[in-house]
Amino acid sequence: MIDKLRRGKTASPDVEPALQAVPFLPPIRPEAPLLTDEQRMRLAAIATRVRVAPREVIYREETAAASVYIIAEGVIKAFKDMPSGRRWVTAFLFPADVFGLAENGLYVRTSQAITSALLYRFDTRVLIETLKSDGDLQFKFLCKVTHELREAQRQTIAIGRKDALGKLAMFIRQLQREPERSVDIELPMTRSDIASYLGLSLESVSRATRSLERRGVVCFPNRHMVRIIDQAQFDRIESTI
Amino acid sequence: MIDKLRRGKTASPDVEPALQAVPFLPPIRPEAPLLTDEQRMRLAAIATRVRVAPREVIYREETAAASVYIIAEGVIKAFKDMPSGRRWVTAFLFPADVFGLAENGLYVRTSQAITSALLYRFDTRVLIETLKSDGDLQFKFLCKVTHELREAQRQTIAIGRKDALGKLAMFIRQLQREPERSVDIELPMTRSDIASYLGLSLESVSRATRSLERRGVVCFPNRHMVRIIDQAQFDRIESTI
DNA sequence: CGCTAGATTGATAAAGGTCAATCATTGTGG
DNA sequence: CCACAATGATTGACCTTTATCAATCTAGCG
Repeated sequence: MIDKLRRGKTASPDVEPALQAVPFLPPIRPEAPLLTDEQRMRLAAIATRVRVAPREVIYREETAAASVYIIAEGVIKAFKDMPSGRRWVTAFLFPADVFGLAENGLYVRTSQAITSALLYRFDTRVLIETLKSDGDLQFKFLCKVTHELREAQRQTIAIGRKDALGKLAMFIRQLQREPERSVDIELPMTRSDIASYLGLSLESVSRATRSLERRGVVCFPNRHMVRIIDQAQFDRIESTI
Repeated sequence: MIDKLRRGKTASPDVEPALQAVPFLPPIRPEAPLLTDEQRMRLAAIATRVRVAPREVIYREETAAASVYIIAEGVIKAFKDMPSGRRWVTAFLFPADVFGLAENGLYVRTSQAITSALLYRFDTRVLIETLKSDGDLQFKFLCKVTHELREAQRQTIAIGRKDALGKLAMFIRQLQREPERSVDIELPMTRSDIASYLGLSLESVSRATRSLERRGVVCFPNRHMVRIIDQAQFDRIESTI
């Protein structure tokens, strides 16, 4: 059984839905997965496994929300198109993340697959009833959504910074956390996606990546992979705010 | 019984805890409060009412998290002090908002009263057990936290803008939503708080407020009150992004 | 092999940050 | 009751940074 799914990596095909979150209170065993095997099976019983292709739109904003999703494999982006034509990427979603939580029966953002992805799809009403009838399971969801709330607020801090270099470093750092601070980090999204996520122009993201590269802080084996060369300098740029 | 507490206004002294959120699915009666009277009483039974003075710190970041709070009256700010000495205000909290949800047993931010406030304080462990044993009540909390997650993502959009005028307009608009789009909006926080919330310098906030005033979009009867004069122009500034 | 979406680079201009001085408001103590 | 202190807000001058516009380059892919 795989406890922690690797971000963006392929999971074993028989894995049940997982949720990743830091709980309210310290767990007895820190490495324990959020969901128990029994809870995963209960969720699996009411879920449909859906495979989506890269670029495939899972749902569009302002449409009727019938389903909630948990990611098993792959990376999804959630975005909102503004009246001006500008696109706002509000989140990148990874394995063990939940998405599709509606507001008044309507989806708030459009969600689209970046890589090929495997999703667990839940009928919203069925999921709600299941959660209401199982306080422990629902509590896991509560932890998960709270976790995402904190992540959203951390993102806000990254976006509120004005220096492009620091924004980018903070973004890379957010992707670096799983698994435990490896030096190689996948960037499945395009530079343009990163720009609309960080509130920068595409050109600024490009200049910031080159700048980090020229300073010897990181290198890019290819466009969708970044390797941290000088962690100390990286940390200094990221935390100087 | 007061269903929707007015933001920042004084509530009747006998009101039970309330939660304000837009649910996942459209409610049968749209005006219904999130919590039933019975649920409020159940929460009241395990809560302590606490009165805090303006500027009083309710808890500090990185300290052990013993309690969760729901606001009955008043306005609270949550912030994080950065190593550089810069202060980051991550949220302003109003009546019917929850705060103090810990991460691994530690508070993530410092929370401080802006106005005098009345809080319902819950022992975290007791609240968790209560929620686990009452699926419907817990679901209300899940809706609430999800609601706050969406709000945080909306805030992110406001902060990602680069024009100070638009940021400020979006901020005022967020405060305007309750009660239903009145022209008079209270700004209990200082300009400096607004600046650290929006990722602007204090001077930029000041220039933006004066600019809105000079254009005849709004006026400030006093420093903690803004009145919208030209809603159409206001909306145009706020939504031009 | 050329096409195309994505990425890089350069020049220019607009916008907000920073520093510094001043003004306003509130609250306190004589 | 008034004066003064302290905090908060405003305004101006200058400077740094990023957006924008435009041209060019690169990597996949049919």
